[in-house]
Amino acid sequence: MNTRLLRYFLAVADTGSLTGAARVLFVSQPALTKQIGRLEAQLGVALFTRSRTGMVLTEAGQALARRAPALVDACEQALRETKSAASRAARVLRVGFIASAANEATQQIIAAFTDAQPGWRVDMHQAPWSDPTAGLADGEVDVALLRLPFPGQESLRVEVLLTEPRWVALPATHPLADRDRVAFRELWDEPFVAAPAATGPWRDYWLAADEREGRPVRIGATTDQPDDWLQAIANGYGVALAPESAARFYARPGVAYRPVTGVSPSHIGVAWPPAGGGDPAVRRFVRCCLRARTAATTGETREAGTVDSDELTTGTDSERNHR
Amino acid sequence: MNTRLLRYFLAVADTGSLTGAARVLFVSQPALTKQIGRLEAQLGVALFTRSRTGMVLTEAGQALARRAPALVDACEQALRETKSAASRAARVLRVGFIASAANEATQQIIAAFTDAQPGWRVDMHQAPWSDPTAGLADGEVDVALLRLPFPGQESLRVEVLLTEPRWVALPATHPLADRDRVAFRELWDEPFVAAPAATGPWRDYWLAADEREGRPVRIGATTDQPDDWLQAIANGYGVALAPESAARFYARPGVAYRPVTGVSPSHIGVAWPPAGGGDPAVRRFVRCCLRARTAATTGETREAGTVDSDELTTGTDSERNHR
DNA sequence: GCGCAGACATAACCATCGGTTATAGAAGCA
DNA sequence: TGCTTCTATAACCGATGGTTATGTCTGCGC
Repeated sequence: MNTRLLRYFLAVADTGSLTGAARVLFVSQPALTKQIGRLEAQLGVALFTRSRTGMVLTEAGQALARRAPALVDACEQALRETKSAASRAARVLRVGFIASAANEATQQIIAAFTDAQPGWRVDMHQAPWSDPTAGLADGEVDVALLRLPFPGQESLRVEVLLTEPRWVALPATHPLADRDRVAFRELWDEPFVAAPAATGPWRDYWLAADEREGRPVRIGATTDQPDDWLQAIANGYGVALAPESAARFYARPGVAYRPVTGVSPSHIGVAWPPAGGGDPAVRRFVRCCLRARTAATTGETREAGTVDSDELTTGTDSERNHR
Repeated sequence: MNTRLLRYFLAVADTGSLTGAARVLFVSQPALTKQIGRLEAQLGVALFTRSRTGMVLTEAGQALARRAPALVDACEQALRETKSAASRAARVLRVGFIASAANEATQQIIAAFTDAQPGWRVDMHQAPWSDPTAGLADGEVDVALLRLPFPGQESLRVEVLLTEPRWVALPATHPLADRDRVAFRELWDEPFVAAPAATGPWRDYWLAADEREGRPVRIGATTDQPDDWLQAIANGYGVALAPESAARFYARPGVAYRPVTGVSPSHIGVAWPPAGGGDPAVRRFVRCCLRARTAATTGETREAGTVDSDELTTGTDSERNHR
């Protein structure tokens, strides 16, 4: 028995159609036909009754459909645990992150962790936009530095570390690129460079879909990683919201970053699986993150008065913050 | 993920050796080497450390070894339930049996069941010796008529239906074939026709290994089904213990059945999975079995006085019982 | 020290599996 | 009738899972 077959089966059961399930699974319809046929042959049982309108579960199929999700989950959970045990045995903490991780605090967090946990190594795994949990959801990493909110956030432990305003990234030639600040409503009709559709709420968040007062979004391009994203913007395919820190971490000729008013700020958090709380290394890493937060926050609060006007003048943030 | 791989992995983990596990799994050692390698590659994790002396689990391997048995079981359980749901939906009760099932009571049981459960059909599945649970253990049947004791009996519900003495089946040319009765110790040095080694305690029971006072068993042949068994005995490869009813159900030229003293009797029982108690059809079938038991027992008790001497004269039992 | 035995790894080969594209059938619908 | 939309089938291809034969390393007995 094979979990792939079970996932195929569940997809067909859910969509009620081979053709539809094939689309969801990114395989061809004949492949699904064959695999479902094989599964039925293996079991010696008809799982679906075929009709022109689609595939409908038999009673046996319903029995399997009740069991299969738990099975698939249990398998994946076991594989996660195995990988996790391997990295723990090798004294490696796997940290997933998106784009610039926790910005300037990242170095500090990692340094604090390696101090606190001698003999351990940190493996940083950068994730594409298409995985907003940076591999945490599927157990590829033990802990992650993420942009909030992200899909699946409810089933993980999360602590907010940093908050920063969302700016807009524009083609340097864009008329708004000369402005000191941009009101979000001025961007409503602009084409946007978006994350892949599969990321759902995360994509919507970076399109600020909730803050458009119902105006539809124009998608100019879809990209899955920072370099593609910068390229798309520089090419003029569209604009995009980005954390203010992108101006420092992703400065690039042809791309301008400007403050935006009228959109909520972005949060960076540290996230870890509920079960990971038992792992001393994970706990220690989280503690290092929280210590960095207090440090950064007090720092930022102190700077806030002087920065606020500064930042709005644009341009030299990166020098100031890299001092 | 594939349960075959998990089973392979567990076999290697248990035996601590590829070569040994390959023997157990009836595959070649290179096949196992490749599969274990594939599993490790899929996980991106070393599960074993190789050494001259064999394979020893890494910490990751230990983590997987803890999880895997439950996974494999859960998968098999799900498949069992699916098949069971299919047969229930088709109003078919799958009944496994060994050799002559419940002897003359079988017909009566089935008739009573189909009366009590109108619209239902009974599918009888004869099993080879190599599966003393007649497919019950792996969910191929819903209920089974079995010879007791059998391996795995503890995890099933069992009710004894019939008890009959064990006789011996001999080549017709065997010196003891002329005797009215045989003492078991006279058979100690005879070669025996045995069930496959994989059946363990069941095979031992039919060799009466416990009643040899430590004398080793000589195995003349191993067979897996009634016809082979009869053939082996007729060919003179050995003798074998058999239920008295075999004289009626498996009478054959060249094979003689004689009563044996000094071995415990054989029991026939009805067995069903604990979960099957919830299935009305299974419950009904069991009830029919129990009703047949009381009928048969009273009948036998009444006949006992007249039969006892009769049976010891051998030979015509089959006529008498088929009247 | 030498050869042997035992255990894992590798090579070469073959059938089946899991996928593809192209196409056939059947049934609803304008 | 013809179009669309399902599922099923055919023909093909690379990867998988198995085989046998062989290599390589190591420990052991002499």
